[in-house]
Amino acid sequence: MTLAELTDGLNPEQRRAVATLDGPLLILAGAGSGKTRVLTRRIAALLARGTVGEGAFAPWLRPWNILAVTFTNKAAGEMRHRVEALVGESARHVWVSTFHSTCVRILRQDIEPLGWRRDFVIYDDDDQLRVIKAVLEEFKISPKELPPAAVRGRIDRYKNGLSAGEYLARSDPFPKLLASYDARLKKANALDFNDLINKVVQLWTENPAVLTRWQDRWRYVLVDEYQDTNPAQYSLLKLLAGEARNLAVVGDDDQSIYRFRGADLRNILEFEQDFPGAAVIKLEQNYRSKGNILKAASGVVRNNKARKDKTLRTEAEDGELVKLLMTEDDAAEGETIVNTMLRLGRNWSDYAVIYRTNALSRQVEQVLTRNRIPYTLVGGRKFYDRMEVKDILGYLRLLNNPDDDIALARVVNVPARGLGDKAMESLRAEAARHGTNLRAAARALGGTGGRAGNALAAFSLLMDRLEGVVPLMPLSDLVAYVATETGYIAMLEAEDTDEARGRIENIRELQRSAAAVLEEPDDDGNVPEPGPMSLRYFLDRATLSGQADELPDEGAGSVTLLTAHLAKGLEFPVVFVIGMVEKGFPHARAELEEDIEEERRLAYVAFTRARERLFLTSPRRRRGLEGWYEDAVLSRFVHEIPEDALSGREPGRGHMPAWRLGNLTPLGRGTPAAAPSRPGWSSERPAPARAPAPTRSFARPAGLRTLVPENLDSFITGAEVLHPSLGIGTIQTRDGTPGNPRLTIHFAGAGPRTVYAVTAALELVIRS
DNA sequence: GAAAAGACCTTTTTT
DNA sequence: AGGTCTTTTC
Repeated sequence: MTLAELTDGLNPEQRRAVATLDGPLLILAGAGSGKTRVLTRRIAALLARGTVGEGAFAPWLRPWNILAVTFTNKAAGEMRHRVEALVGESARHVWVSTFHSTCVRILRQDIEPLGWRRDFVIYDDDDQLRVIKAVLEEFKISPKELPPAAVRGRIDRYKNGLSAGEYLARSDPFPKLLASYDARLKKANALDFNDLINKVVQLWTENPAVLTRWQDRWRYVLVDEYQDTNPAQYSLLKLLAGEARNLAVVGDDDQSIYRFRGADLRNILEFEQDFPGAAVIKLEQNYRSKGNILKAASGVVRNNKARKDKTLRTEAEDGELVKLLMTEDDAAEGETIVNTMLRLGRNWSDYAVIYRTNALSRQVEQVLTRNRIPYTLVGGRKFYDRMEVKDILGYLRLLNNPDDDIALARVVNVPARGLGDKAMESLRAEAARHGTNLRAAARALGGTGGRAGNALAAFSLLMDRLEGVVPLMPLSDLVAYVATETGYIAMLEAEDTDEARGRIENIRELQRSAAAVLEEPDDDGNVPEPGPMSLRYFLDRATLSGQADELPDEGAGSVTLLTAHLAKGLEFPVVFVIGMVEKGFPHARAELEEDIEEERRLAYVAFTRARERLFLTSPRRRRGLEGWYEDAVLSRFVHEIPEDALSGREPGRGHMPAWRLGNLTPLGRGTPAAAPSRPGWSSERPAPARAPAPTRSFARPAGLRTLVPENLDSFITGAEVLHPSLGIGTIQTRDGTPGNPRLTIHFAGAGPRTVYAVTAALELVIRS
């Protein structure tokens, strides 16, 4: 294929991006500007230039000299696929992969100078937590005063190079915790996610000869989603690019949404300083969305300060206005969405529902289920995170690496083998005494007789037997063999519940994905042989697979539900963004100006997923932290949408209700103040159109007026309340703490009961 | 040692 | 409200 053919049908900027092959290049690609198209054609253009004849390549630009890095396996797979479709066979040798997989590949070959063995294992965040818990125990710090998740956050920040300015108090235990954490990983021959990147940087920095070898292999480097790179990834790219500087990065500063994970916007904003003489190309022509959608999204993101100036333009017509749908409460958002979908009457797969936090998916799911609308929930609990899958993988990990103490601790008593805390304690003591791993300790104690001794002997024998089988079996058979021989399947069968049957099914699914490993070539085109190699390859994949990798197939015929983060890079004809309220989107934890700007970029990403129609929903009130309703305030991002692109917003006001619950306090003593009568408020919410809400077992008396106070102080002695299942009652006593009052209530139907106001979902009855 | 009941914490986003 | 981890009970 010639360059002319490859740039056919592209606009001038795209053409330039495809044809600029040497030296540093920054492509600023706005949402929907044909970024992937440009990237794939650019790879094809490199291949074309390196081809000197049928299957013959110039020695300075062979297919395997090209590296393309993405953030998700899904994106990598798609790009590989598209390049292959474009140029055929020779694309197979181009290395298209994620940052993490690429680093695993490098380290599998070259990690030894750093003191790890080449068969190292990768610890995911769950493993991290287990290690941290052990560390905290070592230093006698209770997880209450120092939550393991907080330690993990700090370790991650440190490893991402973000904690340089962090104040270290003299008494701060963090350095010793980190040291112990790292020592434990090293002992288990393990690396965590951040190590994968950092160790490559360290390796290359300390061993220039190794770096030169990789620079020689990858002479042309392309990076997708460059705005999401963190400092470690930046260092890695800078090293790899070396003096040749054939580094092309594609990104959009307006779509940088991974600051919390260490992404540094400066990487893209300062690319030109970092690589002097870099060519910069802006792709500002949007081919995805109708005009009004673009107007809305641009209007929002324009309010950010930290951004490169740019304006997306489109030749598409304006289309329908972006529509704001106000609903009574968050439960009604789902109903409204479904009604709108039914009214539009399109294919289910045309619709996507996008939300800020995973928790919001639930209510939408409920309504979809009730209406028998097929949907696919992306993310949430990913497949490899499921307990039974992790258990079986735990056995496989232990077979792969006897030093993996975390894996042993996970599986040693699943199914139950009489090896509880006591046994684990002596196991750890034995291991510490001889400086061995738990696996060896189990073998040693297995000869000592006694209850635990016999159980350990049996476990050791089992593991020995499984180990012997590893080289003999194809991977999928091994998975099945492990699941059966360990008694895991029998344990689930004995449970005889739907849940257990589902778990068995998941293990079968794991087996199927293991079978696929044997058919699928890896990045270098090799199909792994049965035995330890394929096992390790399989475990790597299981650990590195992410949530974005399990997107629904196009033809699935179902509505897609996903977070704004997972939606990046995708597009749908009709998009609903739900929960457009302050403290929801933007999220409550976004306080700093930089945080808000990131939220704004996230909103921009969410909006620009839509091709034809964009709906925003916003509840007037929503459930607060403990089941309480609180007033919701329309998201500032909705206010930032230009008025001529939006319909549904009442001019002049937000959507604050005419009277606010907050005005009720302070209440007089004795009986609750009478609330202004106002139909359509909490008491007269229309019942759901179809099935009655299953949670409420008490039939609410018709015409009863209640309100949900935002303040627990409203529940005073003598007040009349409505409980969701116990009905109407009067508060007799109130004690407990001010923040967590305990009430005894005399219910008309159920008699006296004691409840905590925080959790009981009580409403105040209003008698006027 | 395992099942049942209870405290407790959670919710930001993820390779 | 709901799930997870911890404590209690058999």
